[in-house]
Amino acid sequence: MASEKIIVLKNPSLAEAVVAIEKAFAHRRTLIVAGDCHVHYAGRANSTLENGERLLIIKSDGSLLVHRPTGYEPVNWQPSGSVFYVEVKDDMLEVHGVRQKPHESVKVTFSSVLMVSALNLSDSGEFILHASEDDMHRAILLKPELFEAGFKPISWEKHVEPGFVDIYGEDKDGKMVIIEVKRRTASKENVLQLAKYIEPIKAKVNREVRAVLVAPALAKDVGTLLASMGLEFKALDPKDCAKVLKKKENHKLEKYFVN
Amino acid sequence: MASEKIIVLKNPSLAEAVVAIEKAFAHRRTLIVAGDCHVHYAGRANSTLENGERLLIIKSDGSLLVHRPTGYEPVNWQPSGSVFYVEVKDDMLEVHGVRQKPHESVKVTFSSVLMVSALNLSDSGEFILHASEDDMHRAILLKPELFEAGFKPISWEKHVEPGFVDIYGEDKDGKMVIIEVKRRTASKENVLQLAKYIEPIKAKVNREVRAVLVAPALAKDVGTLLASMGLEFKALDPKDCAKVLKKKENHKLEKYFVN
DNA sequence: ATATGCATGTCGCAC
DNA sequence: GTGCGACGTGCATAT
Repeated sequence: MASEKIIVLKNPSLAEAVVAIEKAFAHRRTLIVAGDCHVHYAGRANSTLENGERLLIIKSDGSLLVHRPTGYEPVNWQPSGSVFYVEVKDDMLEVHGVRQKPHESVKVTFSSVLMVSALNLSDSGEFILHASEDDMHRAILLKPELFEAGFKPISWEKHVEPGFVDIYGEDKDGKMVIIEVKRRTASKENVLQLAKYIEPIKAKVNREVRAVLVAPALAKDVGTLLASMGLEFKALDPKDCAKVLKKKENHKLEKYFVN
Repeated sequence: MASEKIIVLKNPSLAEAVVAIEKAFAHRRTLIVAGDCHVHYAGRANSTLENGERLLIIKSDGSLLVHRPTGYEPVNWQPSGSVFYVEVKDDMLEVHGVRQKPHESVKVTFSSVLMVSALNLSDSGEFILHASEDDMHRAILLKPELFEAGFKPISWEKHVEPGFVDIYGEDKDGKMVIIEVKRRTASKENVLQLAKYIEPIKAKVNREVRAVLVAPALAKDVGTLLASMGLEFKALDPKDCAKVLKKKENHKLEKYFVN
């Protein structure tokens, strides 16, 4: 029945499978197909995957995943918003998924099907993630001593050519401070990025500017590069920032600063 | 039986589910559990996901995925190499996944299980992807006129502080050319990346250097930035590069160039 | 709609 | 092991 919460077919014929898949599409079920298949993808790039046993998952929002029996990442996929159809052709079960913008298509061709499952999943649970780079920004703005005693934030996410400065403010001596925040070990790339940003600022503002990279750590050989460019580093762990935010329940920044 | 290719339980009790899951772990099956659950993650960041119906997938290489009924991406996950165990606690079925380096853990707590499936998947099919940035490199090296008439590639992936140059060579006038290749519309970042690479080269080599960004297109306002830094742009589509490579079956670069 | 930058990014490859 | 850059990156946000 279409209203069932779960439909599972074990070792169905291709004809049986195609009916179950069409029903899953019609009733917007979460579809799982396991079986021997090959896959073709054409779009921004092209790919082929020779025969083997995989999972095909198609969700009701139009996302598609092909998972091999190993690996975190899908070998082929289609983001949500794709449209699908299924057909039997030359004794094979073909599942087609197409999306526009960019135009891309995935075709999964099953020679045999181990299992078809159509699930009616209901999920409205809230997802909350802590310790992002944004959390680090907020923590520094709310508790500037996390960065440095006497630091006074002035603004954040400020647009300056050629990009954005994460946070800027003044230190205890009134010196201008530009802060670039990274939630992971900072790399050479990050140092160069910061260097690029401060050059135009130094040129524009006619006073001393401190540029500080804030991150949990510095990549191995980056310290000397950083120093040679006149930049500073301040160690700060995203987890410690998350703790600060937990204490202060409401952390709407608009209340504290004018951007 | 443990040797079965597929085991599927529909609406199992938690006790039945836990037995099936343990068997799946023991026999290195691809495991799918559908049911009402909440999820906690702690590691580089932290997250909580309140109750709802999802798919839990655990592969035999130790990767874990929690998929909501919408979205291409898993809401929680663990890359391959994690280790798992399952237990019933307080009338809930808990699946724990832990990895080291970095230390991270995911706990999926089911209050009810809709389906448990353990699949013995066999997959050795080859996966081939065309039209990568690497394909573009190879195409230019094999058919330099794709870049420019008279271009003579000399080397590629050459290490120069502070990074790598994709391709370098000489143009028809013997002028040195540095090429940075991108498979997508080139952004401001890409321009800055190229700029930072050529600066030290210009300083070192005591002759004129052309720096060219090769990509299918340039982002809107990047053209002026590019020009102001004395860089060039050459439009090239990764798909056209892929075509060149298909014509020449064997494209081992070692035969043509010394790196 | 396009551009820009973050991500629990993951992954592969070179050192 | 660490660093570094690509990825069919996806994704949200700001313009």
